[in-house]
Amino acid sequence: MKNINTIYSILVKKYGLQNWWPTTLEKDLHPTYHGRTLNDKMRFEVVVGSILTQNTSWKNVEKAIIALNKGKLLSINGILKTPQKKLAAIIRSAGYFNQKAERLKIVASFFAKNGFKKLKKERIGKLRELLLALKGIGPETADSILLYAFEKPIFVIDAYTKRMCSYLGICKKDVSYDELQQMFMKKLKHNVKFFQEYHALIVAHAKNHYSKKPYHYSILK
DNA sequence: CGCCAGGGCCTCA
DNA sequence: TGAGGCCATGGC
Repeated sequence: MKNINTIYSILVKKYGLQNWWPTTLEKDLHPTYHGRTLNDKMRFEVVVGSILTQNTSWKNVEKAIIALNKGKLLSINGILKTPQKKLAAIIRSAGYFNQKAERLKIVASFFAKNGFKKLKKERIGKLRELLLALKGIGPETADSILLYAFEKPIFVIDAYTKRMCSYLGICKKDVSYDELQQMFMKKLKHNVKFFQEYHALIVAHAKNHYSKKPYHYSILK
């Protein structure tokens, strides 16, 4: 059985760097961004994406983000000033639009009150607590925001990660989020870019090899 | 037609 | 604390 460092090497060799967030934003919205420094507008766009992509394909999310941008609403104030009903209509393609419109409102007011600059100085544990306290932000969304928007070294677990690990016999099928996260973080070097890429690679691999049962992660066995 | 997507909340044991 | 229902569009 391969360990999780080896699995990373195999995946990156096969799929290459993913440069996930803000991928779409880089291409369509931020032509000058080259993966170096995020400004607060980009950070907020990552937050929006993390909400919209909950249990939803990224394709559908992209449409919603582009629609928001087209309406000049892809910002904290843009979200705040837009009636929730109207917001829901704009993000329709992302599904669960009523829930997600409410969630966008909630995170927007949170970041309006607590600026990114101030929040970025918080320790990671404290910041994670603050995010988890928001309605609509669970562990995966919180960790995605921490890793991709705040660039904090935390490993994101998702359904794919869990399925892959249990399939490979690395963890139990009913392993908890925190348990699996601890396992990754205990065995991996704590590095933001590395964590960002690893999570994205798991998703990339799952998309190609893991849409339907029976699962075959053959290259990883 | 059914199944799934870069989840999380609520309810009920 | 965990299982199950619910939210909803779009791709295949």
